[in-house]
Amino acid sequence: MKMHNPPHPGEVLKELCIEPLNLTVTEAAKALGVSRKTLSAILNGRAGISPEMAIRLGKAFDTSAESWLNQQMQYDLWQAEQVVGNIEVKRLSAA
Amino acid sequence: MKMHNPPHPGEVLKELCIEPLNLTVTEAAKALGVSRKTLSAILNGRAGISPEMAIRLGKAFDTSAESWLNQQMQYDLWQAEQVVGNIEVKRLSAA
DNA sequence: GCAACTAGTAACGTTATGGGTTACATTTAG
DNA sequence: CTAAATGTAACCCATAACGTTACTAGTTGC
Repeated sequence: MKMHNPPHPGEVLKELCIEPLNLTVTEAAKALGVSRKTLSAILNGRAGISPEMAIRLGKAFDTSAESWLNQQMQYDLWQAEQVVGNIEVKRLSAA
Repeated sequence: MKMHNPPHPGEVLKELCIEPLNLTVTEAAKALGVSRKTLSAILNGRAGISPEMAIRLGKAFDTSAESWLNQQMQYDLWQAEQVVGNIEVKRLSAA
């Protein structure tokens, strides 16, 4: 049922990109062209990765923007399901 | 280089779900548990598909919420690239 | 003609979120 | 001690999803 809590993309960013390269948050933020606050918020799970941010990450770390947005999507979806997973919706498929 | 303009998920919703079942916007909105305005905005490309909406669509049409969010992601990413695709970002990958 | 249904949308409000700057407290390196 | 780095609070701005109400148009049936 794929019920595992997806990690926040910020964690992944930190562990797979920032730390391995020994980058400081300040440096990375400058390189990415965003404020230190913005990057910090992402790294600490207090903000999501926007499409624009995904593009920046893709360019900076030579990865695909999609991969970042995909992680964010998985995370957002899981969060939404925790909150609103029980809503009642009428089945329209088998009309 | 995959440079095609992704369709707005609302178009797909309309063509693949609403129209084939001969559903009115009013009916579908009621079944989904959202306002007519909200559905209308999505169908006409003036609003995106939120995680919550993706869950509703998944339940109503017996599809995966991921597929809807994925389409939205592709669309958002393409839009963002059109606007902010030329930003300069320092390469941090080959540190 | 007229009533009923449908659809788009403008106007208004609420809540959430990304992003920016400034400033403060804390920790760590020299 | 001093300087750098980090987290974060306070404040501002813009965008966006969602809701209700209400107006404007089409369409359909009587």
